[in-house]
Amino acid sequence: MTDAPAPLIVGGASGPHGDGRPDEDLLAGLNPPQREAVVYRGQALLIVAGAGSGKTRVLTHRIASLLRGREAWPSQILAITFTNKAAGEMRERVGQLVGQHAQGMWISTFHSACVRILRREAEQFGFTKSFTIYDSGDSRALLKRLVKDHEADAFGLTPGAVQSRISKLKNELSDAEGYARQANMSDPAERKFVEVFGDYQRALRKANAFDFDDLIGQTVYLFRAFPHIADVYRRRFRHILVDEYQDTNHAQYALIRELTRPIVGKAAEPYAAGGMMIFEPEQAPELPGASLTVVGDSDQSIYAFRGADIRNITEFERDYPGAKVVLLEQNYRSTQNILSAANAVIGHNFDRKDKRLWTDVGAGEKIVGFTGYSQHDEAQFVADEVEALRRTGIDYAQMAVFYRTNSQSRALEEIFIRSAVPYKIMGGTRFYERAEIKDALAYLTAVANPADEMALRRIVNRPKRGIGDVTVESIARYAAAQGLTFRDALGFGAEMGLGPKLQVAIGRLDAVLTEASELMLPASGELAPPSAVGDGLALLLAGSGYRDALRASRDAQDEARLENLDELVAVSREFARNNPEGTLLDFLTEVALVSDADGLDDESGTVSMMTLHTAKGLEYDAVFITGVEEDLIPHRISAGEPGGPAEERRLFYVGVTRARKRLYLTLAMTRAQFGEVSVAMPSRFLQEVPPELVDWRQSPGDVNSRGGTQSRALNARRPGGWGSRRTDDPPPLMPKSTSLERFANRIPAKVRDNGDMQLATGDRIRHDDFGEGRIDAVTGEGAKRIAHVRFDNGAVKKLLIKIAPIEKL
DNA sequence: CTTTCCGCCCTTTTT
DNA sequence: GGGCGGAAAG
Repeated sequence: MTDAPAPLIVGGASGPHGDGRPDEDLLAGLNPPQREAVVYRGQALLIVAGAGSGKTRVLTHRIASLLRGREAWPSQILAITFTNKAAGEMRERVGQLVGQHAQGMWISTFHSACVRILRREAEQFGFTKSFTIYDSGDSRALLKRLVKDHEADAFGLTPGAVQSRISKLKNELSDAEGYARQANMSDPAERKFVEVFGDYQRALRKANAFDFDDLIGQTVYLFRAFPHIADVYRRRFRHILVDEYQDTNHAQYALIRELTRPIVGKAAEPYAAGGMMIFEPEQAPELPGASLTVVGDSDQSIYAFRGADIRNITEFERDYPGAKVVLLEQNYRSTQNILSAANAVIGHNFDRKDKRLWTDVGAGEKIVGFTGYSQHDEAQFVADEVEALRRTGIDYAQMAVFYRTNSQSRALEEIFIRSAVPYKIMGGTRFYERAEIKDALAYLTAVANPADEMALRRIVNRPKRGIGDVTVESIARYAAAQGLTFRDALGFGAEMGLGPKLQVAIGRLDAVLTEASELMLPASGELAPPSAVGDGLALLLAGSGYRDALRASRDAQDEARLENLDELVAVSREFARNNPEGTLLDFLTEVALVSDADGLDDESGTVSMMTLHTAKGLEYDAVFITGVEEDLIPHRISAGEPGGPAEERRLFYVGVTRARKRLYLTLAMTRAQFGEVSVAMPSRFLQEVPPELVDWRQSPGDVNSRGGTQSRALNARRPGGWGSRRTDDPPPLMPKSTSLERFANRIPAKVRDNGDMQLATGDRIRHDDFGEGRIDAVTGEGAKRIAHVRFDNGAVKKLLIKIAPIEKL
C-alpha cells in the first residue's frame, strides 16, 4: 500500500485543473453551489448541506472529478460514511461515473476503516491480527462480571452506568490510566470505577479484543504513539471525505486530524507534552496534509448522546484555517409544505445559524394529522392510509413509518400483520443481537480467537451441559493456576477433578471446537476454502448439540430460533460467495459492524419501519411520524438534559425532512407502556408546525370532545385552535377510566386462528370492527392467505384470514 | 449444582 | 410485557 503512485497534482490550493475538462458532464444539472463543491481544490472544504440538498450527489461527483482529472488514484481516496450501506451506495455511484477506477478506494464507516488499519498494525502494540470486536452486549456482560467481582454495585455503579461512562471517556480519548491519574481517589465510588475501568481494559487486552469505542480510540493512539505508522497512512490517503460530519465525536475528529497532518519527513520527534504536535514555523513539510472535505448539517445532529460534538462542524473553519465553506440550501426532495413545516420547527432552536430550505417544486399536499384513541387506533389509521396510498400508485417500498422508541413498533406490527400490509422493521431487536445468533457467533469467535474468554464463557453451557457458574469458575481457576488459557483448560477436565459427567461434557465441547478449527483455520497458513465458514458453523451447531436442543424444545419460539440459525448459515454462505477470499475473521468483523440501516435492502414491496435515528440519510415518498406526543418526542428523559429538547427537535426535523411528497403526523390519546395505560399529550413540536399546513383528519381537539379525557395540552394552550374543534363542545363528561377501557385494548391479547376458514370471491363476512362486507378476491397461500374485502360502508381492506376477527355469513 | 419459577425492575436514541 | 436476579426444587 505504500507503493501508490504519486498523483499528477497534489492537493494544493491550485484552482480547477486546466485543459481537457474531462468532467463537464459531472457538472451538468448541478446548481452553482453544488458545482463549486465539486470543483473546489484546496486543503479544506466544508459543505453545509441542508436536508435533501443533494449532498451525496455532490460527494460522488467530487470523487469522480478527482479520479477523472487524474488528480488522485483511487487508492489515495478515503471516504467515511455513516453506515456500511451508505458506503456501498457511494461506491456504486462513483463506479457508475468512472467505471473500473472505483476499485481500490476506501469507502467505509469510521469503524470499518479502523478495523482495517488495526488488523494490519495490531502486532505493533500487543494485539494479534485475529482480534475480535466486542459489541455493546459483550461489553456489558464483561462489565457485569467485573462490577460483581469488585462489589462495585454497593457504590451505585451499575454495569450500564459504568458502560456509558467508559464509553463517554473513550470518546474523549481518555484511557484508564489517564483517567486514574486525575480522578478523585478519595471518593470510594470513584476509586471503584477506576478499578473496574482498568480491569475492563486488561480483560479486553487479554481477550485480544476491542470494543466499539476502542476501534477508533486505539487507532488514534496508534497514530500518535507510532508516527512512522501514521505517516504510512498520511502518504497513502491524499483526499479524505467525511459525510455526516455533525455526528462525529471527539475521537473521530482526532482521527481525521491525525490523518490530515502534513508529513514532516525525517524531522525530530514532533511531539510535545499533552500529545499536541508542534511544528517549527520554518520547517517545511515533506508533503502537505491530505485535502479534507467534510459534509454536514448541524440541524441534523442527533447523536450528542453518544458523544457527537456539534462543535466539530461549527468550529471547522477555526480548526482548518483557510477552509472554504459552501452552503447547499436548495432542496430537491420535498414539497414546500413539508419544508415550511420543517423550517418552522427547527426555527425554534435558538443558537443556530439561520438557514432556510427552499424548493421550486410547489406546495404539494397538506400534511395530514391524526389523533387515535389508542396506539392501536393510531396504527390502524397508518395501515389504512398506507393501503390508500398504495392504491394511488405509491409503492410500499416508498413508504416509511418512524417512531421515537423501538418499543413503539410492536403495536404497529400487530396491526400491519392483521391488515396484511407487508412491512420490514429496521433495527429493533436486531438480528445479530438475538440470543441464538450471539451464541452461534460466540462459537465462531471461540474458534477464531481462542483468547476470547468471554465468548467461551457464553457458550460453555449453551446448550445446557450441566456446566454452571461453579464449574466455570473452577475451570477459570485451573487455567490461571496452570498458566493456560480458558480454551486450553477445556482439555484438562480430568486433571481439575471434575465429575465424570462434566468431564464428558467438556471433552465434547473441546472436541467440536478443535474439529471446527481444523476445518476453518487450516494449519500451515494455507487458505481455507470459501465454504469453510458456512461448513464450520453448521458443524459447530450440530456437533455442539445446539440444534438438537432447540429442536427438542417445545417452546414455540425455539422454532423461530432454528430458522434464525438457518438464516445465519445462509448469510455466511452468501458472504463466502461475495468474498471468495474472506476468512472467518472477515465474516465476524462484517457481522459485528453492521448497522440498523444496513439491513435495508432495496427489497421492493415492503413498508419500512424504523426509529427516527435510523431514518437519518434516507428518504421516502410518504412518511408517517407516529407517537408525536410529549414524553415520547421530546422524550421524557431528554427533558432534564442540557440541550436535550433541542436535540429532540432536530430529531423531529430529521423525520419531517425525510418525506418527499406526503407527510403524516400521528399521535394517540392514550398509550400503553409497560402494561399500564396512561394519557398522552400532543407534542410541543406539533404546535410549532404552522396550523394552515396541516389537514387534521382527527385533531387532538376532536378526540377530546368525543373521547372525553381531561383537557389536553394543546387545547389548554391554544383555545379555539385546532381547526375543526368547536369551542362550544360540551365539556368532557365521561370519566377517564371509561374511555381507557373502551379504547386501550382494541386488539385482543389472544390471536385467533381462522387457518381453516374457506373463503371465496363473493362470500359475505362480518368483521368485529368493520361490520359486514363482501369478498372481492383471495390471494396468498396457507397461513398467509389474504382476503380482499369491500365493506358495506365502502371501505376496502385486506385481511390476513388466519388472524382477522371475522366470521363467514 | 443446576434448573426453574416467581416477583421485581425498568424503558431513548446506536456504531 | 419482558428481562433479570433471587429463592426453592430436582
